[in-house]
Parts: sequence; C-alpha cells; structure tokens
Amino acid sequence: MRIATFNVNGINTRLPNLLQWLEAERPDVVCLQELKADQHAFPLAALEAAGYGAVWQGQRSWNGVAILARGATPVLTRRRLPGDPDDAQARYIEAAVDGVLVASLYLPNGNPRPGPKFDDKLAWFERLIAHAAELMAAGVPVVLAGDYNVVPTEADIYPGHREKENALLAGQSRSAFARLVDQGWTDALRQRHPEGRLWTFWAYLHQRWPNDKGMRLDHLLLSPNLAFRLTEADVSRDVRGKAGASDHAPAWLVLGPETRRRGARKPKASA
DNA sequence: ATGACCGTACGATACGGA
Repeated sequence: MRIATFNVNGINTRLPNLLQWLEAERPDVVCLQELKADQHAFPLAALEAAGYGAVWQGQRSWNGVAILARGATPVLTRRRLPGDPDDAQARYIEAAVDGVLVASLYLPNGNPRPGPKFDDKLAWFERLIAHAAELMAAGVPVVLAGDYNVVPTEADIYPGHREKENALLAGQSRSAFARLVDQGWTDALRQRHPEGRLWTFWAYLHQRWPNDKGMRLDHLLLSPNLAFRLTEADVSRDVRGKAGASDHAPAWLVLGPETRRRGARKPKASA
C-alpha cells in the first residue's frame, strides 16, 4: 500500500502535473494540501477519470486539503481538527481507506515570528497533538500526513541557510513536532533514511531548486501498528523539476502486507 | 533588500506563502 502526501499549491492550476504524477506512480492513497479552491471547484471528474475517489475540504483562495484513494472513495471521519469551533480554515481532513485512518493536514505557516500568526501556528499544533494522542490511545492504525510547515532538525534544511527568524525552524515549532513524534509516531522518511537530504520543498525564489537548497516540511507519521509494515519511503524529487511544478515535491511510503494472525486469514494488502 | 517567484482574486495591484 503506497501512501503519498503532496502540497500541490493550487489543484486546478496544477491539475496536469498532478494527473501525470498519479499516472506515473499510481499511489493507493494521496493526501493533498493547498488546494486553493472552493469546495465546489474541486476537479473530482478529472480525478475519477484517473481512477481515484476523493474526499476534500475546500476553501476559496487559500488552504484546502483532500484525500484520494485509488479505486475507492475514502470514508470521511472528520473535516475539522477538534478543539476550536471558530477555526474556519480548511487545514485538516481525515478518512478511512482500506483499514487505515488517514489524515491530510496543513499546519499554519506561522510567519512572521513573533506575532499573532506564530501564536496561531502553535495553538493549531497543540490541537493536533491532543487529537493525535486520542488516536494513539484508541489503537487505530493511523498515518498523519501533510505539510507540517516544520523543519524538524538542522539536517532537514540546506547547509548555510540564514533563516534564524523563520517560524518553520523556530525552537517552539521543532519542540512541538518532537512532542508529537514522542507520543510513539514513526517519522517514515527519517526512519528509512536516517542520514542525508530529504527536502520536500524548494522555494520558487532565489534559484532554490537549481541549487538544491530545500527543506523537509512534508512528513508522514505512522502509528506503531503500521510502522512495523514500513518497507520504503522517499521523496519524488523529479516532480519538482517539471514545467509548472508546485514548490513542493510528493513524499511517500510503502506499507507491506499485514502479518497473518493464527487462524484468521486476512485479505492480502494491495502492493 | 520596499527586491526576486508563484497562485489567487481582482481588475492593471495586493496578499499570502516559506
């Protein structure tokens, strides 16, 4: 089972790139962020023609998240992160696909720091940590995938950067991410590649892509009852190099088949 | 560095993004 996360930066403008990538990699589950499209402007017909069902939470101009499933429609469980009834931004959606609970999330950027936007980022993070703790306690097989807008460590950004004030690298952002992971989640990309570059984002400005000056912002966290099935994880860097690309590349993982329990045959997981 | 690049909504410019 191949699960990917991709900040598309405008799903309608990016539709040709998205469809090309779906056709090339055929992921089973896809978490999308930054749809930048109203609920009614989601390109469902084009995605269905490509073989995918979808649930999504749209928003005009900004934000917007979706979950796609190949050959199925994800079973929606939430379209809001609990904890703040006044939060009107489309930054979280959650659905069940083939026995796995999948969350597609888009954390607030938080810049400039300090300021109210950074405070909002930390508040959203606390809500995510609280909800993740509930999912963990419930023992559900979960993948929390998306654009966390956090560079977890200095190994996750190009050397020589001068981003001291950036909310993506701030100690409070990093410690919040660490507290989340420390609940027992597995950071799938780092698990498979303990060393080396795993950039998922290269800014449009400053020749960042040609110079390979990127950051790792997009993460897939696995609950323990899925982490043991992790066989592969990586970033599809080539997607970032295409004409008309998003400033993010897809990150993905592969879960191997479930182990068969004695006396209980389980359906074979799809590759 | 009031810069750049990109998508959106708007309407020929402003804002958000990271």
